[in-house]
Amino acid sequence: MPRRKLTRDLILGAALRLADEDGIQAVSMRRLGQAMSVEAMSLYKHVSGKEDILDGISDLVMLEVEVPARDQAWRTAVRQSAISTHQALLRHPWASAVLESRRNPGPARMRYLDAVVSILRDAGFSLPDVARAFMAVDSHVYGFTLQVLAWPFDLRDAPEEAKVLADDTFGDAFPGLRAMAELAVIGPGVPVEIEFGLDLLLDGLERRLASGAVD
Amino acid sequence: MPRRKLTRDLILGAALRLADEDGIQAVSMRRLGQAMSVEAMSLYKHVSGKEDILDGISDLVMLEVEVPARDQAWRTAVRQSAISTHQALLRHPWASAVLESRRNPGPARMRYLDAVVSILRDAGFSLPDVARAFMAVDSHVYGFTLQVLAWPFDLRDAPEEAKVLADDTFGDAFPGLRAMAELAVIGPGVPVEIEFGLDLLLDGLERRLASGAVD
DNA sequence: GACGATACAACTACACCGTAAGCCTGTCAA
DNA sequence: TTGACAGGCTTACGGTGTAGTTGTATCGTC
Repeated sequence: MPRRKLTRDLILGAALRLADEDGIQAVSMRRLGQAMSVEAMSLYKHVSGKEDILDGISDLVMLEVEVPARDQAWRTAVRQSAISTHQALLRHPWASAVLESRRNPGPARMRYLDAVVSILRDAGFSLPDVARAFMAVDSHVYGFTLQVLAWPFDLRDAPEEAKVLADDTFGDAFPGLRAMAELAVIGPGVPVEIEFGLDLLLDGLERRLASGAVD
Repeated sequence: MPRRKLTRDLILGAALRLADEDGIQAVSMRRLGQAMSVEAMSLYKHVSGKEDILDGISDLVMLEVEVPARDQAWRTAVRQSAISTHQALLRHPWASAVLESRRNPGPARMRYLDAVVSILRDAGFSLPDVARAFMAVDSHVYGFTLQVLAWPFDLRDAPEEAKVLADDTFGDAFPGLRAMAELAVIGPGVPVEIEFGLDLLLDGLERRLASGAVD
């Protein structure tokens, strides 16, 4: 029987799979150990604790977002990487919440942050504006993704069922909301894509850059 | 000794206080019971479980945001209530994370949602655009607040200490990031306010409304 | 005032959680 | 062959949410 069954990478890989398949609440030391045919406490030889694991798998997700090349136009670069982040977060529905609760960005996230910041600097944004722009775009990506994931209507359900759900939820007390819910559910799908708000932000940033605003 | 020590409202109030004072992780049935001089299981007569409590205190927070009057200009109304939401979330640092993970909005949130939706409808936005606008603004508020709360640098620390922290965190590997961190920490405070991204979004929405874009 | 109904708090118990401390054993260098 | 040690195992502790059951204070009725 081979001795080295465990590695930090193996553990993180298994944890990521577990989170994707059974949800983040399934990632417990015991269950993770079980998935690797090992006792829970054995994991502690390779990992400092559960926090470490959460940090690790979060960064694995961030590893999936494309880091923009430095010579790209800033608008394309920011737009592209924002969308890429959004998609990575959608692939791992647990990740947005975990990432936002983590205080220390891992190496993959740092690499990404640094790339975007550099591109914005090169484009001529002031340092404060880089901070603002980044914060605004990132807020939109995380907030939007979280909201999409928390959306109470499962779009894969039958439209009929969904209409009833909207009715039940909003009743007659909130007519505006009900109309919106029905639109979102019954129509050709949610007409809300992340690009909408993202482009509003990028438009604004572009105008700000052109107008040469200073702080 | 009076018998009715417990009420749903009393429980939610105590839970809210507990969350504010000792953090959301302190809100456990046992500890909450202890705070009310009652056994944990007694709470279940008035509350269906912990989920119910989290839903309840989240909605208490939403109760704090000002609901815009229907006759206000849409831009003022949206801007005002977004900022008000942001401030309410800052007063209860645990709330953003909890709210975003909750699937069923409570009555207070519904009331707020409905008010904003109605105002946007009245202003002439199409139904899909209302959905998009709302999603964009809300995403920004939640995402921004979450990021501010997760900001690793405690701004109340001494600037000197903070500079060292920034150095340690980013080293020489991420020069752009370090510059940003130092700016954020050492300068006259973070130059990033929620109004920046918010106004970019509102500008964009205003132009979209003026141009009479249709779907 | 007495009594039965009812509401509600307490208790016990179960299955989980993260992890500290110590043990045991397979592996490998000397 | 021996000894060190890396690394997986065991046990234990204090926590979690909550199902099920038991005890009791209060109230409506007579």
